Amino acid sequence: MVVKKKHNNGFHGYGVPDIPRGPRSIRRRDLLKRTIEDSQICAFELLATVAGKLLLESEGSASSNAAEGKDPSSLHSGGVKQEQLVGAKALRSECLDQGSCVESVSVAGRHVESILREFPFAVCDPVLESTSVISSSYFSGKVGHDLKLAIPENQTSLEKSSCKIKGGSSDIGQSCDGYVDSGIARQLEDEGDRNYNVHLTTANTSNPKDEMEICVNTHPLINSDSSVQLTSFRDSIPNASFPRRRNNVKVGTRDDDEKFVGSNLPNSKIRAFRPQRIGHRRIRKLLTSKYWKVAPKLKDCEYSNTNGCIKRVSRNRKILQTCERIQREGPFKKRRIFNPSSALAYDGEGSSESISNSPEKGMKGEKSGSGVNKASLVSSSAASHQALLQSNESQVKFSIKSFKVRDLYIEVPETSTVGSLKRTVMEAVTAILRGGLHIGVLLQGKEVKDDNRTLLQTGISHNDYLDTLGFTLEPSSATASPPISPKDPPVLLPCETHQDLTRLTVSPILDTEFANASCDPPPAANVPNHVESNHELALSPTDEVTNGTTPDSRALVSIPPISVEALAVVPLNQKTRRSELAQRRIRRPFSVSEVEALVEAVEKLGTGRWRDVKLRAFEDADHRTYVDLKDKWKTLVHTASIAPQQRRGQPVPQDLLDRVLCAHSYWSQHQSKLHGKNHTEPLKISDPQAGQV
DNA sequence: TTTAGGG
DNA sequence: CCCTAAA
Repeated sequence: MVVKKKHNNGFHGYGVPDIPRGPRSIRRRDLLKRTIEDSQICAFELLATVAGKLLLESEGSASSNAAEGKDPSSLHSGGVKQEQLVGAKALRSECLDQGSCVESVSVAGRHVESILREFPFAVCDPVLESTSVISSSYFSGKVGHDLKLAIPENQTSLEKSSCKIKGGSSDIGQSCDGYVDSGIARQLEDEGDRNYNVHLTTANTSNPKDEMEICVNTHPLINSDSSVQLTSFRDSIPNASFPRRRNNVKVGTRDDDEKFVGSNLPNSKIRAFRPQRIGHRRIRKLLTSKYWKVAPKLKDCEYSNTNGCIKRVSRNRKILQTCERIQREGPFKKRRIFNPSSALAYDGEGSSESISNSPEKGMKGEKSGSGVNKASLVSSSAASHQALLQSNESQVKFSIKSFKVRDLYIEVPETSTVGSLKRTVMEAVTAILRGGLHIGVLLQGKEVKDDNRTLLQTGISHNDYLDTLGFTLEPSSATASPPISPKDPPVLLPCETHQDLTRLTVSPILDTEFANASCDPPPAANVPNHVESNHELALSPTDEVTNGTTPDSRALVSIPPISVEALAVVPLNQKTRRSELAQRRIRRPFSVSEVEALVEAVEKLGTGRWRDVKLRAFEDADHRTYVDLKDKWKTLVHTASIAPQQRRGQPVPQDLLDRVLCAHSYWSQHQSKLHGKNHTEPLKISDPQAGQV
């Protein structure tokens, strides 16, 4: 009974307050941020101006894009900006053609935006080129970003956590804010920025497995910079209204196979701005569907559904058919993390090696300002941090190294421009990432459905379970993404039918959670200590190395591939997926209190009524099944039978073991006898402790 | 679904 | 913890 009470208190996390971090700190930050922003804004504007000029100058530079794309490394060098600008310009021109550009942007602002927005393409270029054939080629896209976050174990809802994640790195965030403030990119804000960088490679290898992976760093966030933490704090703020803005940290992250070398964004500022707004609702919607189809949002376009493919026709010119599908592969991968510390950190810079490689001097150089910011931020963060510590003893940190979007099927007319292709890809990827991903939290292969549970309650904070912590990313379901601007053309849908397939792994709960579009942040994973995951998710050694974090990060998530299969009317391998999904449950050692409750229940109920035992003593502990209790009892009996020296694991009080033996022997003798009466006949053995109940 | 056991 | 045969 005692136990039961405990459970009531401890297992229902409903009452748990959200992150204690107070609004005050937030405000401070904002102030701080503002200051910083102000200083940075100038830089942005400058950049914008330059970009604008470049754009004007280069008009038929479509080709230039390509050139630029080829040598990603160039980006790093001082010349980066220009190249990017050029690329941006080219892109932009395309956009204009198609009418997809955002109109509401001021001139300067617009340039910037386009640059930022398109930036990712630059990265892609190399690939595209290699893939010269645009039409119907498969690309595997990889999106990488790192994000780390830590949340208090007692943090109440998982959902919230995810929201928090959204927050971008402090640097970025600031810059973003600044941007916003300037009023340049409102849309961005609206749309929500994404931090993702997209890398595309022509990947023949279709490893279904990799489709979408998230890697989580196991290492303690400690590594992360203070600046990061700061960010986290913000993010952690309960009201996650701002979450939408994200930062990108690094662009080309670790790609194992990719030819692609990670290219870094030239400077953090840019990144910050980078409007990742891709995710238009429409797109989102599309994405939502099983097949993640994405149609670039163009104003002038008309959409029609064609079996899973959406056609977009631009009046002005081109017809693009885009079918993008992402296949998700079944299972997810997980990772665990370790440090208990504080808030979530978005690791913008450090993590990617690419950055380190080409530390864009520009970035860093420009960063002078940012550096300052950081410092200030840091200090503030530290303060907050302490506060946090007080309120929460232990926090769980999650770090998602990166995730990959595995296959993307893009089909466009031969006459479409490279730029449009890029855009399409970018949008698709972006949409996937941000357009509505549902995040599921898996523990030992099981979904944690109760959002109100704390990490502690769920076991996520336990080191033992961390290894089995996983996140699942699914495209949000159509239902999930409700808000659609009137403008948005209706999109898609044939796919919805298939949703079931898509989400094998996903639990409904997740969907709902994310349905609130408010949170689109990437999933985070966390874990405290160790690393033993079996999932071979993608490791991004590079990033880690750069970060200085441990190299063993593993991918957290993988999304089941939907694409081709999904399209196929026939569900191919549910089994396969399922099997993939199935994971061993996390190991959750019984605590002494649990053991006590178990013993007590068994003393009263006997050993043949595990269901009753469960109901009696562990009704509130979802993770304890009657089978588990039975098994535990089995082990307890065994443990009690062996010499103390041979016992392993957390020691169980001898008195409990004694009770175990007594109850065991008692029920062994009586089980056959009193059946009907058993339930009413508690252990009568002369066990002083038994009487305590 | 729940038990009971082996793996 | 998992998996399963049996009930």
